[in-house]
Amino acid sequence: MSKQNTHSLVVTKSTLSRLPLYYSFVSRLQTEGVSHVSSALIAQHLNLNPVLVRKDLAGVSSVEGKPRTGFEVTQLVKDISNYLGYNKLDEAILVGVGSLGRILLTNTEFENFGLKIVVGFDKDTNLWGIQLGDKHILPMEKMESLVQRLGIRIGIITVPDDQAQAVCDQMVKCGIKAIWNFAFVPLKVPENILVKNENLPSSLAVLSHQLAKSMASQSKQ
Amino acid sequence: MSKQNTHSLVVTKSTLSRLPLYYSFVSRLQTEGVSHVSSALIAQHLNLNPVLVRKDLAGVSSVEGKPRTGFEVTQLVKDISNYLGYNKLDEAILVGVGSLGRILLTNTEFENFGLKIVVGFDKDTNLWGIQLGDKHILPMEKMESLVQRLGIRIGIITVPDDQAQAVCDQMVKCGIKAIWNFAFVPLKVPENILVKNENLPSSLAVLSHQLAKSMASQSKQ
DNA sequence: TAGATTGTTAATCGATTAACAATC
DNA sequence: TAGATTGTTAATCGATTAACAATC
Repeated sequence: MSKQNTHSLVVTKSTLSRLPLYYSFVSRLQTEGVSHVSSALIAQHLNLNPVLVRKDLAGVSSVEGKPRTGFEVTQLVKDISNYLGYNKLDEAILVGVGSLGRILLTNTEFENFGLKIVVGFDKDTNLWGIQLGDKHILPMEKMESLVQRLGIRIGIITVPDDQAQAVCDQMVKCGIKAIWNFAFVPLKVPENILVKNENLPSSLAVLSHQLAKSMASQSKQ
Repeated sequence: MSKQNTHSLVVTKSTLSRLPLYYSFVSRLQTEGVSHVSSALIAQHLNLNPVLVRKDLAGVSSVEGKPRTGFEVTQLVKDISNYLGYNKLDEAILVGVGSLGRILLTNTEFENFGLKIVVGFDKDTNLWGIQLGDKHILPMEKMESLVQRLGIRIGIITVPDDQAQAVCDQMVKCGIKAIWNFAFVPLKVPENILVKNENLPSSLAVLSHQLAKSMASQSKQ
């Protein structure tokens, strides 16, 4: 009997960001033929608290873990995959076919994580009509009709910083609902539009500051 | 009189990740010749709470903001830049000169954020000796002597997932203290080594799940 | 049975926001 | 002066961890 997931409320943003890590580890166990896994093992592998892992899994697993034996690996892989929508692909467009855009466009890896980038857009006329992998590059003017025809809701921005807002505006006008932004600028969007920023300078600031602190504390002793 | 920054404790990880955003906005104001800025304006631009901005700035600014006039732009740029170490470059090595590695290696943008990647390593013999921008590519065996000679403490991992742990181990052996990891695998490191993971699947999970939720709630009405 | 492991309730911790007095 | 804006203290919110009873 599959458990009714009544409290899906407990799956927060931070839980959500850990789920792909669980998925990756547990599906590796699956290919290795391991049948069960405990929260303690997952936690140890990902450097997390076992209680946290159990709470996270409680929110997505259709079956409870069993005392003494832990979680059934095959079921867990299915449940996480299901929860994250890894089985049904979300389609996306990408705008800005520079070096980063090319990587994202040609890397089919994302299809394992539920995202299929179907086409790239660029304002550079030289790129129009060419193919990267099996992805076509189209002029910006084609965006609206394509997005509407395919009902695409996700847009990826990989243009230079100073063009990001204009591209964002165009995406919103075309009907895009969620934007994955690789430019280092805050985007202004209407309330109902989602934005996820990928901010390397922010990551770097955290890392290098931690480093400076740890060096200081070590030289102090 | 410069304020003694006694409570630098208040600068948390999340504050740290917002500082580059403040910096980017405020230094743009500076180039535009704006002399003062209020926490409200910064907050509005970045979609944050003004109180949060004031608290963040209190932790890094050498001078208090003035009621009615706000913060002096030039001073603020200096202070944030100083706090984040954007004036003195941290040197780093990069391992894995694939498509992503190339981008990071050739993008001098990071030097504005205090990081200078000095050299790339790869196990592919065809890459040895070539230059990308002004960065040489060296064989892995040269890592230890170079890291030690230059006293480098930051390593960037851009190899395929299944090689990341081995590269990480080698970095640690060479004396690297902080690792910026672009592979989607958890790295095992000794206690005193810092790791910052750049996890696209985690970001994606958050975005696409929010999207699914928002679509569901809209169709419900 | 005994003990490993679960799920849940309560406590703690940390970050954000609200309230407000101070002041240019 | 009046009012915009600051910095700080207290309240709230959210996420993690500790404690513990339940159970295979």
